[in-house]
Amino acid sequence: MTHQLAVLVHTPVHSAVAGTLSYVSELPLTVGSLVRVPLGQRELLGVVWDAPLDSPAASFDPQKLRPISSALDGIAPLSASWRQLVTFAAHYYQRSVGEVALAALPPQLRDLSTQQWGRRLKRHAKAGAVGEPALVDASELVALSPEQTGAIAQFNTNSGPFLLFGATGSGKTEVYLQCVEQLLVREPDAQAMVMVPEINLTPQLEARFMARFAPMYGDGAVVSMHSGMTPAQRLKSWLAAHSGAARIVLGTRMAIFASLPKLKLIIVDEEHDPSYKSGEGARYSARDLAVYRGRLDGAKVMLGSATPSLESWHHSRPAAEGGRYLRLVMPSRIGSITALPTAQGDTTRLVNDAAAASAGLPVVRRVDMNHQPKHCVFSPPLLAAIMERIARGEQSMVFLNRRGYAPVLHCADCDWKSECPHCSAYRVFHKIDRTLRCHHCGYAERVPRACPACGNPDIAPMGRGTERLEEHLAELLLEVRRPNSVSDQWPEGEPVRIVRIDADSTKLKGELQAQLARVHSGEVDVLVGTQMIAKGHDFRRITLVAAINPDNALFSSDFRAPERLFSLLMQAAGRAGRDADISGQSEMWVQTFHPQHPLFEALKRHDYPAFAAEQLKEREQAGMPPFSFQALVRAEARTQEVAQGFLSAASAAATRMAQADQLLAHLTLYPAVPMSIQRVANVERAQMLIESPSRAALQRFLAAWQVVLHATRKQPEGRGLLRWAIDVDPLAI
DNA sequence: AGCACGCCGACT
DNA sequence: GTCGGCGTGCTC
Repeated sequence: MTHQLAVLVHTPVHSAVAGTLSYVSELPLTVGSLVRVPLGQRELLGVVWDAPLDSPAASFDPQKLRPISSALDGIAPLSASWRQLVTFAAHYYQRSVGEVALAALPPQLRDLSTQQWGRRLKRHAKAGAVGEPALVDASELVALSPEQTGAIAQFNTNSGPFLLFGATGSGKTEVYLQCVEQLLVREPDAQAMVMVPEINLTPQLEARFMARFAPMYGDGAVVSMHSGMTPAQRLKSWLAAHSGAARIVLGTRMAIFASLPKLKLIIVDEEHDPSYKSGEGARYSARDLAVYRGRLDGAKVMLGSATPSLESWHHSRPAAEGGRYLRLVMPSRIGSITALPTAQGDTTRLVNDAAAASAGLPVVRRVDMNHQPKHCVFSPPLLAAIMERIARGEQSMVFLNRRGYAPVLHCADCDWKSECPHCSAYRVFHKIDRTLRCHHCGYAERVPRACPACGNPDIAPMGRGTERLEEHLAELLLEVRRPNSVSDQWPEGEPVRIVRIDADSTKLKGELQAQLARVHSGEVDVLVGTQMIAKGHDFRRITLVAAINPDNALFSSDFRAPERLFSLLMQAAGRAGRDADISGQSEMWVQTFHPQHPLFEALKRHDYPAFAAEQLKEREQAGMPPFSFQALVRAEARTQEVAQGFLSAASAAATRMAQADQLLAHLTLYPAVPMSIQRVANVERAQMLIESPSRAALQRFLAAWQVVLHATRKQPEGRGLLRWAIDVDPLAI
């Protein structure tokens, strides 16, 4: 008796083999089983699916069906809810189900041959069953703040989703730990997932969860999932989660697709972080999928941030106004002199410096650069403040969101600039290795001795990046000496020590940890860096944080730029003085030509709610997210004409679709335009925005239009097109 | 997406 | 004479 199976393999949306493929098998196989199947000359990993998806499968001659090669036994079938998650994500982000499903599985599962898999199974069986959970009472008493206690109590008595709105240092991680702990104690087989935006942040989170839970549940109870792991590690973690042996899964956005049969809690830390949005393949938002998955699996979802995304903030407005998330508020830093009253709506406003200091938050100082010496990088008062910190044996952090020495090299004689020959961007001058490097395509050359255009030897850097900032600061502090008795460890009377941390200084493995260790040990007086240092890492001794030049984002064409800037500055401010005994005196400095800008006004008061309210008002008036829904179609070709022509043709064809009137009634299709960086690595890029006040209308349109886009590619207008892709809910426009 | 087959330029 | 460019077509 042979059984016919619908099998999902890794194939793109419109490649004649989209949807499921049909195979035959001697044995009946449960839906969700993993199999290996022949496809053409290859053998691929596949997942047995419920029913044939809408595909040409129906028309395929049943006599020609090939048998599956093998089934991966010893591995439980993927659950219905996992399959539903994958199906939803594929539809929502306009990709094929096969692509999303197979990309969600660990790569080694795809690569291992049947024999290798068999060997691995045997090895694993021999390793034997995991021991019983030790009955250790590890519930060491952690003193919780009243705010933490309140948040946990609300979490326990409501179903969520929750938005944990907690200031940096208010103890969000402890809340996560408590919620996870209570869940695991209450339900002996429940699993929890905790997501962080970046790989860099997983080690410290892992350490914290290991310390708390390994004594109770064993080392194997906590696993990580991120792209920095080896294929073997990834497979191991995935299997542990899939079998239920792992109780806690920590990971980056990819973890949202992990198979966790007993998932009961999903925590998304720093939920506003753009890293949760995938930039390739299915451009999914792991944060948004977390909310969907929570509903699907009956798991509670908690999003946490000190500066939530405006989307999540809007969703957490009072239920009476239509909010769907429950907002949990923790405005004060742990160990601050007085905790602020919580709850009662948005009572998180700090009216003055005294209030900020009492909540343990740094005082924000704006330096009006209009009243400072022309072209100075460090205003005299900021420099004085840094020197004061050095004299006191405290650390400062200087923050500039631009790496390299100078963003462009310039010839004053002929106006030559260091343009990248392959991109519409300037190559950045890196003094350290004397190169001009394009940050978009990676093209690098030695710095020319003279202007390549006119021979003038006097070419000069324009603007500044972290390298130059570090150099400049070193010159300014040349005469300064470290005070006596800073610490026993580091000699007195020595020159000031500056360390720079950015993507360039931490390229080598382990270098970031090493440099952070130098800061923690007190060896370093001033830390210079990009946004890398603003995120996550705890610096206990820093009492001054300075943003050198944050004004660019105030007037960006990207409507989300202010949101990102505010979040970044709040996070940077959060680096200052996390130790309770010094937090009262710590300061956040902002150098700006627009000190009265509402963004900085709100920052000064640590008043995210006020900032969010104003931004949301603007967005509502302009009909922008979260009051509308967007999708972007991007096209790449050798020439801008082809890229734009393809989009224009597809746009025109949309009006000729069946039910066009109905679909287009609630939509705005904007004209195709070049992307802000028009050319990268000699490829011209264009994009087109589609907007609708209705998410459902946008979805219906995209599903129908996708067919048109594929057809357009076959038309003369699609000639020469290299790639195109739909980005639903894009973050950058 | 892979991977084949297939037809035109610069190298051993 | 071959190696190799990427255009077109097929995969249950």
